[in-house]
Amino acid sequence: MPVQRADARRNYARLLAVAVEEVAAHGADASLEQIARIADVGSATVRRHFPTRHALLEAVFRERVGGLCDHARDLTGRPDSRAALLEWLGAVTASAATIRGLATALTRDLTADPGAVHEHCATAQLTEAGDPLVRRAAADGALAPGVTVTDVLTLITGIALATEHHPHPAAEATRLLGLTLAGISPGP
Amino acid sequence: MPVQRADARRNYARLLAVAVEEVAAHGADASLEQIARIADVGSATVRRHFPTRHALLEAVFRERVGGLCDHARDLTGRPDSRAALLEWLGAVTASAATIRGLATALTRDLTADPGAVHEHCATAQLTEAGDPLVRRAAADGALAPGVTVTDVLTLITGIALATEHHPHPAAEATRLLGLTLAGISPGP
DNA sequence: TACGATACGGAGGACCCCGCCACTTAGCAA
DNA sequence: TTGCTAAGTGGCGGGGTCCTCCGTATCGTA
Repeated sequence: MPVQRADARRNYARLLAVAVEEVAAHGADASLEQIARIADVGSATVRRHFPTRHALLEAVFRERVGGLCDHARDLTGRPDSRAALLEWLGAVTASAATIRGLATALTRDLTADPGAVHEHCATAQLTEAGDPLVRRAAADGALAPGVTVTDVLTLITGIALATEHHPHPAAEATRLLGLTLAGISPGP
Repeated sequence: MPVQRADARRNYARLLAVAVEEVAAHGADASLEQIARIADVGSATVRRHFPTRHALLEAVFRERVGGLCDHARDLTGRPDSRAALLEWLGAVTASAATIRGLATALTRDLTADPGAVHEHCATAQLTEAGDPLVRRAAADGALAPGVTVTDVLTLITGIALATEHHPHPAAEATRLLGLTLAGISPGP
């Protein structure tokens, strides 16, 4: 396809900026109509740039997710593989618990049928970026056997979802992450 | 207030039966309008019996939640407090992961402002019923220090939410519960 | 400048939640 | 049995969202 027209690019940028604010304010089910209104754009234009709500969320969180991925890559060199992993998981948890809608968006694409999941979807990116950290920690015996990146990401999004309406989501989520890491009932 | 009129009771029963099916089919955000239509009742009648969506979910899950509470009470006598707790947590997880909308309903009232939370809301019931099990296990040293009933319930609902769209929710949720209990990275 | 493809916005349909209000009907009392 | 009364009901209208279609304005180029 040929390059996008200038006005289209302009509108996209405006929409994305508005979407970021609206999602921050109202979470994953912010009104698309409202976003169109604020951006002073027809509602059809929103749908044109973001065919699904999920596509919009994906775009909204792209930067943040990218940041988390970079963080993971920065950590792969660390000597202490366990500490590196824990730091990353802490960062992911803090983001998921703080940024409204992010956890919802992540669960939604953990759910989507595997065929439709694109390489560049948020979960796929996080999975790919976090995989080395997890593997290395596992190899060093710092992880329970059988635990995958997907497992830890699922648990983290779960924690974020369950603490979404807590007075202090980030603090609570971090505490629960700690419990999950250490084990609630480590056994005999 | 005087006793409910007979037709009101009839309508309530019909509505509840329909609601159970609709929620099972469409999850926590089944259409109230649709429920009214199927029950052959005006939409205002639905709202009269269930002022909020949450009230309806509460009613829909009452039996199930009651069952889980009974289960907890049955287990309090068990000699092995850890095994008792684990059995109960397994049961709660299975229910939360299997019954559509239940996990959502539970998070919603973990969230609600404490003033509005009634004694008989689902979370409160589960908390109360599970508390003895948790305390006993904690006293026997079978639980990490500082873990409360609320913590385990929050983690379980989180797991249920995050696995809601998985091909085999119950199996996956149970597996993740296992990881959470044992600890993902039990440390040195 | 003129043209064709691209992108736009608004209208309209379908659905939903919600509050209001006039009407029906169950249940009590005479 | 017959009224009476208030609890209970249903439908309508308003406001909101999502989504699709189609005529039109705009951009980029020939």
